Amino acid sequence: MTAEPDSALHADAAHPSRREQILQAAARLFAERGSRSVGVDDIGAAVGVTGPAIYRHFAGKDAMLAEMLLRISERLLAGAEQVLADAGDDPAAQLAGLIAFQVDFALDNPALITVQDRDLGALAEADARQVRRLQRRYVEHWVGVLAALSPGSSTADCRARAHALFGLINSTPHSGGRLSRPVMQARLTAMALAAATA
Amino acid sequence: MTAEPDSALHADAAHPSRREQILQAAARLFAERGSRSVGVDDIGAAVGVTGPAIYRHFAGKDAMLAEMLLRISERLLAGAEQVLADAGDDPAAQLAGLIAFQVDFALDNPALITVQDRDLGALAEADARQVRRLQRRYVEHWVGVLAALSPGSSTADCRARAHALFGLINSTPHSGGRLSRPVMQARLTAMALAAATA
DNA sequence: CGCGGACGTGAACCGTGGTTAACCTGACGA
DNA sequence: TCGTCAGGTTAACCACGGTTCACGTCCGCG
Repeated sequence: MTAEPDSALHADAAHPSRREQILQAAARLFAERGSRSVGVDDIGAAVGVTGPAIYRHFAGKDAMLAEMLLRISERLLAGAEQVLADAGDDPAAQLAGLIAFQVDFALDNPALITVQDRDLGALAEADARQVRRLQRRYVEHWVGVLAALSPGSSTADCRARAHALFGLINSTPHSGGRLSRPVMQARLTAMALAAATA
Repeated sequence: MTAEPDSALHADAAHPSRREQILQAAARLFAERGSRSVGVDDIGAAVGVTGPAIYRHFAGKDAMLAEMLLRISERLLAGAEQVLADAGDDPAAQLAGLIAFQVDFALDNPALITVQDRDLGALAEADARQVRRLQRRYVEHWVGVLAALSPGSSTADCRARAHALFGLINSTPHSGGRLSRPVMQARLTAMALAAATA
């Protein structure tokens, strides 16, 4: 409580605004129990306020979930496009970049990974459609790279392979985390690379 | 209504009792929307009865979920032990057997796979503990085989690798299923083998 | 026959939880 | 100093959904 939240515009990592605190706490709780099992009172308590205080910052519980999932999808898509731009025209380098990016994201944000693929169905249809559109674009970037690396494969085949790689990399939240981060990072990267070129 | 997928719950596939019909319909609905989002009325409607009729067959909604998850865990564990017994003492053959078994199960029962790792948290603590015990024994069989194949690896490392392989193989429900079953089977098997020996 | 048990139904009960309402406070800026 | 506004609080409202109840029906079996 010592530091002033002063301007609430920036997402300062050291002193996040109350709104950001709520989103982060909600993400953690949603990941642990599922969005339907978490009450607004729980979310409020996690940041030291009562339940209804949430409504000063969000239109409702579903709006929180929608913003959460939209942000995740946007960050992933933007990250992938940045990676592809940086990697030049070499498909092998692009694949390595995408894998490294996804591994980093999954290790840094296990809760978001969990929520993203568990609670998409809890969104209103309009929001769900928009999230799926972003996810689809993200997947298609992977599909393009995989197709460039294996000209004989169909698009559907590449898509299945991409989903399998996501499953592999996103297994992090289930792995208990008894391994140090660099070791885990190396393991997942190696396995994903081996699986991708199988 | 013949030859339904996710038949692992059936005691009698030809003429499933009403009780089995309910379990199967519930599994499908739980996988689609999450157990908290599907009502007893929905489950009843899926088998042509009203909601309260469920209570002639189950103590309640949570009892249905508990039985569902217990059966899945038991079936997986029994299958793994059968595979290991059949494969003899060759770790490579054992790994191939485990992978083939998990791939088959995931392709045959996508709904059960989804429910198992999404709705475990919705169980009462006593039931959850029992399911986790079974799951742990299943995982440990994989860990043992992986450890035998790579003597330099720690147990924690082998466990992380096992979870990554599960994530890869269990990606099936997310892959839309636009690929024929034998093609998908071959793809997942090849990727899992490559990732396991990375 | 007629009785009992298996199986269903519609109506009612009621706890849970999202949302709203009414009110309070402390920090400014004019 | 006062008005305003951001941000909280408690109490109340209300819909939803799991569960129970009282009752009906269809059989198989003595």
